[in-house]
Amino acid sequence: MLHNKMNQAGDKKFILRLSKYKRVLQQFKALGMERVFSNNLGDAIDVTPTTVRKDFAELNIPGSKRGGYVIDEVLKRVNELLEQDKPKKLIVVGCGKIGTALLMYKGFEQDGLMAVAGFDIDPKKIDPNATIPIFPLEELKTFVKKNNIKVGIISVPAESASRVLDLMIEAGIRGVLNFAPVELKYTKRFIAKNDHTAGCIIHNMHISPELINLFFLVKKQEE
Amino acid sequence: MLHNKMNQAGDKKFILRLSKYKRVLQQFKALGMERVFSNNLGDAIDVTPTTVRKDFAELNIPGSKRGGYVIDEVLKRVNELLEQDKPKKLIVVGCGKIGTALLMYKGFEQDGLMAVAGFDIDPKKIDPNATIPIFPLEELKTFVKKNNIKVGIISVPAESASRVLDLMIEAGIRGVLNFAPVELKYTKRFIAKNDHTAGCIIHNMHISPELINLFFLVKKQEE
DNA sequence: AATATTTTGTGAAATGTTACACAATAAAAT
DNA sequence: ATTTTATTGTGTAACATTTCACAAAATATT
Ligand SMILES: NC(=O)c1ccc[n+]([C@@H]2O[C@H](COP(=O)([O-])OP(=O)(O)OC[C@H]3O[C@@H](n4cnc5c(N)ncnc54)[C@H](O)[C@@H]3O)[C@@H](O)[C@H]2O)c1
Ligand SMILES: NC(=O)c1ccc[n+]([C@@H]2O[C@H](COP(=O)([O-])OP(=O)(O)OC[C@H]3O[C@@H](n4cnc5c(N)ncnc54)[C@H](O)[C@@H]3O)[C@@H](O)[C@H]2O)c1
Repeated sequence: MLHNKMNQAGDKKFILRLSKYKRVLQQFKALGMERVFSNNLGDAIDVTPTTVRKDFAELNIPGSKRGGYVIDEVLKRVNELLEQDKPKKLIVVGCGKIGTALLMYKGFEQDGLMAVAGFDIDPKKIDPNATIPIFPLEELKTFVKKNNIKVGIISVPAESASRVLDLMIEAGIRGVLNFAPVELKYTKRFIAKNDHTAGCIIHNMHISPELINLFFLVKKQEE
Repeated sequence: MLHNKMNQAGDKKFILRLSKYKRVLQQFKALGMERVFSNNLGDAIDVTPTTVRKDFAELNIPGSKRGGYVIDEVLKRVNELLEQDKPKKLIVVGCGKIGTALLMYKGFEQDGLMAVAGFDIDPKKIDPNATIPIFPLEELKTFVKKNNIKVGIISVPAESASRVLDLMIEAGIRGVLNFAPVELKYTKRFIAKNDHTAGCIIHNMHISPELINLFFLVKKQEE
């Protein structure tokens, strides 16, 4: 289906761009547009037009030499690849400030995402009857297996993150977005005996380093 | 000071790694360690030992051939470069769910960061007497100039993001971390007449695309 | 119908990043 | 003292990604 781009890591950046194209194209479409040029799109997601064309070539999306790309065609192909049609169910472990913000985030829907449950160890946080229920951590495994959840967010304090990750993987989670300020990664340590567990992909979302980076760059630009 | 690494963009990834080294080294130090090896550090922040050594070479941090690197020396040099000593003051514009989580985030302190004020247009959010005060948006410019703030977070709805960015830049903000699901970027449009405004560096933190990416990778791994 | 213009599509070059491989050497062991 | 071992430091290679440059083709203009 996809050739060279799809290497070991699955080419994170490429997929990231696809989901950005998608969002922008939906907006363009809502504005009544039917076609786009690589430079419009490039401007919108901040890459060069060549990158856009290369990406589309990768996806076998044909453009016409002076009419650009048909938005619907691109969206169709992108959705196909991202399987954006079915809602992508995810859970949130650690329903504190940032966990709750994510759990309740209205914007997920537009991106085909759906937070279906939260988990916490603090009894005060538990609320199984809320629109998006919050369960005690003990029920994680059952819930994940029963509902066939594959992706989850970690928003617990740093010191619990690694332990929570183990639990999640054991429960069957295969993709994790981590907000705790530790570099989580998948290791096989805990599946010594019964190794039918597949790997788990972990992406770390670190906010402080991003800010520190900004301060650095700003400083540098000033000098 | 730094040579080749410091190209146009200031090498985002390199600086990102530095702030991760810092965090990990602080932890190691707290554990009583005095020295580290490139492979320990590499494991901790998930890069190869070679990358660590190359980074340290870049910073002129000497290691000893069998004793590794002295943690204090590394920290000193890293802090020097990041100017990590003085607290980095930032503001948050848009004090909704995610904005408030950030504004109140305790963890910033450990990273030398300090959220000093929030801004919002909703009168209900305003609270100038809180520990971390929230002011009406109109006061942004005065506050930023008076307190010499250079970095800010955008956590307003997507449709306001671009407008808010303009305001922030006009006020004097030079670095922005954007959580709204639009690809913000610096353009000169609004400084047509009076062009003493320096540029503004904008980093976009997009959560949905990261999750979509995870779903994609998980799916791909399963097949 | 002829010409000019715009935009795609892509090979090749440039750039940037990470990893390999190994000599140099400091520390430890014998 | 000598040998072994572990680890840094780095030139080079491998890989990945982005950009350049331009031919090809579709549309627009004259
Ligand atoms: N708040 C922010 O803006 C922000 C920014 C960057 C990073 N982070 C990181 O995100 C994480 C959460 O931050 P927060 O501000 O929401 O903290 P918080 O204290 O508000 O929330 C943490 C939640 O996790 C729960 N919890 C603790 N241990 C748990 C466990 N083992 N299993 C399940 N739940 C558990 C707690 O009961 C609490 O509800 C932290 O690691 C923090 O460093 C937060
Ligand atoms: N909540 C999440 O987990 C999450 C996740 C990803 C992205 N985001 C994005 O972050 C942004 C904020 O999300 P949220 O969930 O906190 O929304 P929210 O509605 O809770 O908060 C938005 C806040 O911005 C304020 N605001 C609106 N216009 C403003 C303006 N012009 N100037 C100043 N303040 C203004 C509102 O009064 C409100 O307090 C949105 O763009 C959202 O898409 C949120």
